[in-house]
Amino acid sequence: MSLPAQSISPAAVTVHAIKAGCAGCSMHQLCLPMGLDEGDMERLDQVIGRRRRVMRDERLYQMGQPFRNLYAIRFGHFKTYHVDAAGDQQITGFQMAGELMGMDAISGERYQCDAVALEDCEVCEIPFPALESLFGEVPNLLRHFHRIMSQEITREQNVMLLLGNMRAEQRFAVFLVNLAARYAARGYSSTQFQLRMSREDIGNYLGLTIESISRLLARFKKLGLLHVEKRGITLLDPARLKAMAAGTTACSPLA
Amino acid sequence: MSLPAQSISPAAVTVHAIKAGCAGCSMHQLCLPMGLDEGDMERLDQVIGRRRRVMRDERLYQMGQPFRNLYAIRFGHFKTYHVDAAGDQQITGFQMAGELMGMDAISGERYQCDAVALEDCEVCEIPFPALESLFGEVPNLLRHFHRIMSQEITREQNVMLLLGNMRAEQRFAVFLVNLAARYAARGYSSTQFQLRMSREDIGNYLGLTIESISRLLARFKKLGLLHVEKRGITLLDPARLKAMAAGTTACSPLA
DNA sequence: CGAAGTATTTGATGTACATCAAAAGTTCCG
DNA sequence: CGGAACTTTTGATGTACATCAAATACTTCG
Repeated sequence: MSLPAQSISPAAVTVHAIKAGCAGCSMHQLCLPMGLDEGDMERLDQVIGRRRRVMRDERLYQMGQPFRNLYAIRFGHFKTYHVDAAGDQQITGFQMAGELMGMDAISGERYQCDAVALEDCEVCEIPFPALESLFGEVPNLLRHFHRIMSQEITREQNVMLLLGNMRAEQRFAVFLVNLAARYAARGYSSTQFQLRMSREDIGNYLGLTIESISRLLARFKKLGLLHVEKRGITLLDPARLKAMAAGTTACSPLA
Repeated sequence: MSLPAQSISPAAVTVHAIKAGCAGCSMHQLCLPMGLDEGDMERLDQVIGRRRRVMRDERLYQMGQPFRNLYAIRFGHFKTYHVDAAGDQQITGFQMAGELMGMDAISGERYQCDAVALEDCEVCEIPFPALESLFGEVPNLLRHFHRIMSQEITREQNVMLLLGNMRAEQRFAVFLVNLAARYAARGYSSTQFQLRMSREDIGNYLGLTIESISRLLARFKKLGLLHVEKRGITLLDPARLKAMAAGTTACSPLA
């Protein structure tokens, strides 16, 4: 059975592309082009719009705005969140390089959530109508696009699992293991990384309070699972963390 | 701002098709064909596979099975659920006539959850490769398919909102208002309907226990919001229920 | 640098909902 | 029909996590 880490985790495909690729190369190396040949690649390039820088805390798009583009992240991290009628937000995901944002806007032709940069970022605009017109000509591109959307559905189902069934400790373990896997897939260390989001954002995403996150970090530290230095995380016992994420281990009794 | 009810709710498009259509007509009237002309319709028909009856409690597909078909529900209700490593399930949705199941299986080429009939149902198998091959020829079909997938992403985001942010009372109100809206869209009463799923299933879906659901029903009854008769529900004050679902009303203080 | 603002930690207390338990109501089938 | 097996309700108790509160970092920038 797959670990929650893997299932919540992102586009394996994206990931392949990145692994195979380089850091500074043009956008088409990232999200969409799995298995395209040279010619197709070129056509995709012509469709992909301008690059755009997004500063920390800047909003890439906002709920209700008319949908024109998908956005592929070139570098940097984003968060996306919904705001409900009562005004409180729920973060629906954290996105990193190579991932695609805005797919929830296709159906209503308006963005359904806000996307905010957690640090200075660069994205590629992908005008959706142009992309659509390419689908007829490049079946591989279409197939890959469907995989990405499907994967997003699966990711969200796994978050539902997390929010509906898991206790705080397991949620947080899943979160960390998932991050680790995504960094590993990108060629970064899976045991040492910086949290790009605040404790508050983590809490919001996991359906917990900032205080709970803080206490969980303290607990995990005491259990020898990790080392924390501000937003820097070092995973000291990934195996045990994975076991916690999988729900294999019972909840640590106070410890 | 849209009510949670609307946002969690299903394919508006599906719904249009159903509204415009009839009950006993062939599958192509249901999920996919929004805005197709006669000729396209015929082509779609040739792609759509056999009908299949699914008895109550029977599994339509199971996690891990190789993905071959999407399924469009002709009549009856389904539930879909994930099972995690520890063995407990999380219901990810309840599906009804006109809705499409299996989109989460596209990316991994295996079904990511189980689909079980809540009553005797009939579905249409839609072999995905055949559907894919049609996309190139019928752009409207493709566009509509993207809308449906996108809508599923949005629906799930709204469940995340529900599980992450809302208290029990609001969750349950959202659940009822959402059901009401979906029945209304299908031409059924939005104030009187049968719950097709057990209290336990509702609880599981909403991240609550069966006891909590039972108490919520009792509470809502006492508040004059609804009438319950076994699984039959009559909404007596839809407006107030919607307000609760939207989070406009504060939590009822014991009452 | 140093003050003001923000993010994080830590502790004390509260509560919404879970869990446990048992009764009452339904459905299933021989 | 009638008893077994579920399902649902209702009540008593427990607990994981929220909330409140205040101290301690860390960051920002005049």
